[in-house]
Amino acid sequence: MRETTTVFVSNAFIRALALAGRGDDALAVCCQMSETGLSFDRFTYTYALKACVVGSGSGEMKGKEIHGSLLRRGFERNLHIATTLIDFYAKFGLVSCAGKVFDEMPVRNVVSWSAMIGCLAKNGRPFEALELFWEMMVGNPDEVPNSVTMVSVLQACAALSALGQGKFIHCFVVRRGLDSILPVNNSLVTMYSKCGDLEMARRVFDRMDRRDVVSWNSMISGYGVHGFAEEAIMVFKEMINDGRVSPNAVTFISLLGACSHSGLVDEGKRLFYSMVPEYHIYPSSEHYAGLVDILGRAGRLEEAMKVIEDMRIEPGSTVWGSLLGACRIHCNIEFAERASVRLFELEPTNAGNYVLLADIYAEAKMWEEVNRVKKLLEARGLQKVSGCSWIEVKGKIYSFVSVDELNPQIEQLHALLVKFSLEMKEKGYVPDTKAILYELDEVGKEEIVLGHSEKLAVAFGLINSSAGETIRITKNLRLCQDCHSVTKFISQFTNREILVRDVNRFHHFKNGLCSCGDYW
DNA sequence: GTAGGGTTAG
Repeated sequence: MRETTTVFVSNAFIRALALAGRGDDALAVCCQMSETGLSFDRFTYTYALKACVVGSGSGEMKGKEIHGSLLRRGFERNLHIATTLIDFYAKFGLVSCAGKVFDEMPVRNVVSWSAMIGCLAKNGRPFEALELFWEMMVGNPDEVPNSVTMVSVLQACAALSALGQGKFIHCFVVRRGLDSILPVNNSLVTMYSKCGDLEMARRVFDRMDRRDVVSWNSMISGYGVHGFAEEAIMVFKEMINDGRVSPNAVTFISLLGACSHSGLVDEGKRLFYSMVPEYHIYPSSEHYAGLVDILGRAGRLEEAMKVIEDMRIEPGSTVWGSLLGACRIHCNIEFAERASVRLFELEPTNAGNYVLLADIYAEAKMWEEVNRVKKLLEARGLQKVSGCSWIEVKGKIYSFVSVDELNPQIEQLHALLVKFSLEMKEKGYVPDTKAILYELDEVGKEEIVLGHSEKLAVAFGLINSSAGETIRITKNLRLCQDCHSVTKFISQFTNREILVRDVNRFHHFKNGLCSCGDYW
């Protein structure tokens, strides 16, 4: 056979295996090609890179080797290959490698731009994703963004809680006639719900002429994170009655999350135990984590532990993480230690677990243990993730870190917060400084909690918005106890609605109360 | 004769 024919056949084989999810087998065929002296062509490279993504283990290393090989043969400038490379690096979270390929491309089109925007959006760099989108729009009038581009851009807006930008993109989507495309609408539902506008999410959802399982799941999880478990379950029932789409594993993860945020213990248990008999969906570690979360938050730690012990699969880090989170709420040392032992084995570099355990010890005033955990954290070269909050004002994002000395408005924000603090103390408020894990006098600790990023963002929101406008804030961590009570007070004192999205859920503060019912 | 980017959860 001629070599071109042989390469063609091998390509087809590699492609088929990669498409079937058998990346390792596909790569084995690649190796055979090399051994028999057949050289890759431009098609082989794209299929081989795809195989690295769907393979089991060493895909990252194999892909880098493939990159080296195609580089030596001058294929990196090929549009399709470069785009595939960007996507390969994106899937392994190697943003700077993807960026390097993108920057060095001699020619780009809408697909390569979208691949890079998607890479940033999915790897925790939503701000840069939007920047790149605008660069594409402004600097490259010939490249018209399409529905795929819009999905990634909407994802970035959702991650940032950038409602203003999201609405702008929504208008753009309508003007371009992309509003009948299913994934675009699904992304709109998620964008509006993550930006805190649940009504608009529902409106988009209701107007969709076709819905797939992602549409339903998006709406269910939207209600769930906003603390409306009953509505989430109603949407689920609508989905079942409609009958055109079957629920999947994600549906139940969303439902269990919804029950957990609202404290619906019995309903959550009922849903969990209906999965296999009614829907033939076998619970994964994430589902067990959901159930453990529901029971744990409700203070039923023994029952949660029993669920873990009786699991039919090996409990993953999410399960132990749920238990540890519950131990923090209910200050249970014994189970916290059991969960930590497993978590430190399963994910030794997750700083959050060490911090949670230290918080639990601190709450119990077990300072020696607090120091022991802190030393462990340091010994492993890890750092506590620092708190960060942000707010969108007139389409621009303003972000704050705790005790934000570099912020130009810090004096003004601080003065406003001190004023609130004094008023609150007259009404019996005592600052909650338990979250501070190092020794400091009480005055110093109060100063620090008053400088928490979330409070700075609230103060900024109050100064830069008009009465009647809802203040929308996003935070990268769980809301601390003190910020929660202070925000409740501010909502009453200023007669303003404040919406805070923390890392897990939304809190609607109004008239001195929070929608989470102080249960989060 | 074969090619590239997309939505839900955690």
